[in-house]
Amino acid sequence: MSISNGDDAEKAEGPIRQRRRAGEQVRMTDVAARAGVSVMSVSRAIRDPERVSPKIRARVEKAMRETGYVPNALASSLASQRTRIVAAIVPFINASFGDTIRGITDVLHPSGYELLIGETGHSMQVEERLTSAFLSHRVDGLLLTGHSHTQGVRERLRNLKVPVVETWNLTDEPMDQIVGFSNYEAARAMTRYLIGQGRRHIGYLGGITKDNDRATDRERGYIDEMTVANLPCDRSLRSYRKLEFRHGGEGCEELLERHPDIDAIFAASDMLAVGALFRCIKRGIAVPDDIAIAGFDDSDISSAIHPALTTVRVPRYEMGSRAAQMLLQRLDTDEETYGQKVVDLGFEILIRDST
Amino acid sequence: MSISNGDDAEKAEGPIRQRRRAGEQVRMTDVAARAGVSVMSVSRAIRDPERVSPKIRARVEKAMRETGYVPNALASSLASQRTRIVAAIVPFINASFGDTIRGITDVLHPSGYELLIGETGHSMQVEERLTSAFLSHRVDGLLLTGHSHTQGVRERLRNLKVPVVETWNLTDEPMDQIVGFSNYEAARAMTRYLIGQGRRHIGYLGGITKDNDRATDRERGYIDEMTVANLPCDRSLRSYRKLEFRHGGEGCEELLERHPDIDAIFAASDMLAVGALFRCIKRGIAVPDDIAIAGFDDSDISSAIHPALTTVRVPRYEMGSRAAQMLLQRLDTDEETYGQKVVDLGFEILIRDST
DNA sequence: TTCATTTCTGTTAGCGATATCATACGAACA
DNA sequence: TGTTCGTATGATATCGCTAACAGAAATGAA
Repeated sequence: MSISNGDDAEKAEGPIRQRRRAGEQVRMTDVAARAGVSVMSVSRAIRDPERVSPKIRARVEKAMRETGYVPNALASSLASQRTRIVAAIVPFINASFGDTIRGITDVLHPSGYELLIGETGHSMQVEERLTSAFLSHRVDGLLLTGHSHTQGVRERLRNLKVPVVETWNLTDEPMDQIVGFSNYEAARAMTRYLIGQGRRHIGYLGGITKDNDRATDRERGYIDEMTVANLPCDRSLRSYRKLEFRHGGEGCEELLERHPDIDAIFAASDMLAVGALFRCIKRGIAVPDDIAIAGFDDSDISSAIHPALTTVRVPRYEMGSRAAQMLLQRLDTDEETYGQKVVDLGFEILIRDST
Repeated sequence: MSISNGDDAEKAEGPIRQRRRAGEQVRMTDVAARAGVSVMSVSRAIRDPERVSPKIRARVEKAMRETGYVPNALASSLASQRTRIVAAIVPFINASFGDTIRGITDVLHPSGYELLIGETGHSMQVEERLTSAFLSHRVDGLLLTGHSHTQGVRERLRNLKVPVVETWNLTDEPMDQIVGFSNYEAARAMTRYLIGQGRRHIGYLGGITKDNDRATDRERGYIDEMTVANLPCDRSLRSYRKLEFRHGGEGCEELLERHPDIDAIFAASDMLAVGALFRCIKRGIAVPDDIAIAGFDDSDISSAIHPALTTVRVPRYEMGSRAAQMLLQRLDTDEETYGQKVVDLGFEILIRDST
C-alpha cells in the first residue's frame, strides 16, 4: 500500500482544466456561501420569498446586495424549462404596431415576462427565419400578425407545441388562438357607407397584398361590396402601394389619371389616405365635395388634419393586451385552459369631414 | 478489494429520479445518435461546418432534418457564455425609433444576433428595470437612447462589463461609446436660421425635458442662440408637450395666447410642428407669412404636407446601424478593439416652405 | 409527553449545449 | 517503412440554476 503524496494526489485528479469564466460574475453559490445557507434557499428566496423563513430571506437579501448579484436567467430557464420570454412578430415597427406592442408589454411586464420583437418587412420568408430563431431561444409563447404563414412556420410551431396567438385579423381556423377584428367586414362597411353617401365611382388605394392577409381581406371587402351594389371595381380602379405618405399621393395621381371622374377614394391605410388627401388639395380638388376620402386605422394624424379624415378605428392597443392576456392565461395556469379560440374585438367607422 | 455486483451498483446509483422533460424535444444527443457520431461533431457541424469532414456534415444534416432538431440557444449560451442577443432600450416605439431599430436589426441579423427591445415611455425608472432584466438574460451588448441614466444603471453596466453604445445624442463622457448627433447644435442651427430669416419673436414648442437629455439639449440650443442674438426666450415663450399631433395644436394655441405677436415657432419635433401648422391654417394664420414654423426629425409627413415643413434631418437609421456595427466590432473580435468613443453622424437643416 | 403532520432547509442530479484535452488517423518526409 | 506533424473526432467536465426528494425542525393533536 502506498501512501499517496502530493504528486499522486494530483495525478489522481487528472489534468487541471481551466475553463473560461466570465469576469467577476457572482453566482448563486457565492451568495449562498456569504449568507451561510444552501443555494436552494437562495433560489427560493428569489423566486418564491414566501416559502423561506424571514430570517433566511433577510440574510439572502443582504448577501445579494453586498455581492451585487444578478441572477442568470439562462441557467434558470435551462433548468426550469421556461424562459419567461414571449416573442412577437410584426410586419413593421411603426406607430400602429407600436400601440399593439405597448398593449403586449403592458400585460407582460407586470407578470415578469420580457418581449422579443421581430420585424418581417412583410416577408413570410423573414417571418420563418424569425420564428426559427425565437424557437431556438425557447420562447414560452409567440404572437403573430395575421393568419397567413408559411408551411414551415406552421410545422415548427406544431411540433414544439408553443402557444401561439395570432392578431390583427380573424379566421375560423386559427393556428391556435386569434384575436382581432374582421378586416374584410371593416372594408365592406366602409365601402357600404361611401355608397350610401351617394358615391358611385369609388377608387381603392390599398396595401400590397403579397404575404399580407389584412391587405387581401380589405381589398376583398371593397370588391365584394362594390359587386353587390353593382358598381365598377375592376383592376383599373385599384392601386397598390406601400403604406407611406408619398405613395398615397402617387396612388391618388394614378387613379385620377385613369378615372378622372372618380368621386371617392377608399384607402386601406390612413397614411395613404392622408397622402391622397394632400395631393387632392394641392391640385385644387375639393374634399369631400369633389372627392370623398376615407382611410383605415384611425392613426393620430387622421383627426389632426383638415378636413379631418373619415376612417376605421381598429383596436390596436387592445389586440396587443388581449393577445398577451390569452397567452399568459395558458402559460401561468397548469392545465391547458383555453379561452375562446377566436376573439373578435370589433371595429368602428368614424365619420368625419373628408366624406 | 470487493467486486461490485449488480445490487451494489444499483444502490450506488441511488433512487431513480424522474425529471420533467419538455414533450418531444429533440436534443443534440438524439441527433448524434441518429447520425452515428458524437455530440461534439454535431455541435461543430452546426456552429462551424468547415471544421468537420463533408461526410460527417452530410450525415448530421440528414439527421437534423429527419428529427426536426431545433438547437437550444439557452444551453448553448450557458455553456459558451455568450447569448448572441443584443438589447436596445428606446423611449417609445414609433416611426422615428422604428427607423433606428431597423438600422440595428439590419446589422445584427446577418451576424446571427437577435434584438430584445425595451420601451421606457421616457421614464428612467423603467429604463433601470429593463436594464436589470436584460442583464439577467445576459445580453452580449446594450444600446441605449441618450446619455442620461440613473446611477443604478451605470453601476450595473460597469460591474458586468457589458459593452454599451448610447445613441441619439452626443456627450464628451459616454458611459462607453456613443453615436449620434448634437441635439444642442442642431437646435442652435435651426434657431440661428430662423433669426437669419428676420424672425425676432420665436416661440419654442418642445418635448418634456424630464428624464430626456435630447429634449433638454434642444431647448438649451434654442435658449443659447436666442440669448446670443439678444432676443427674448423666457419661460412664457416656451411650451412643453408630449410629442403628438394634437399637443402641437394645443401648444400653438398656448403660445399664441400669451404672445399674439409671435412670428415663428420652432418645434422640437415634427409631430408638434405639424400639429401647430394645422392649427395655424385652421385659424387663418398664414404660414410662413405670418408665422414661420420649423420642426425637428424630418419625419415622413413633413415633406408631404402643404406647406412642406422646414425641419432638421437626423440620421435615424444610421444611428441604429452604426451603433450595432460598433457593438459587433467589439463582440466579434477577441481583443477589446475600440473604435472612436464618440461618433458624430451630423444633422442637416432642410429648408422647405414653412419658413 | 409522544407521535403524526406540516413546514423549512439541504443534497443531488440533471437541463442541453460547448470548451478542453486526448486520441486516432492520414499525409508528408526522411 | 518508420517517424512526425497536423487535422478530424471523441470523451468528459463544466456553465448556473431548479426539480425532486430527503431529512430536520416546528407545530399540533391526543
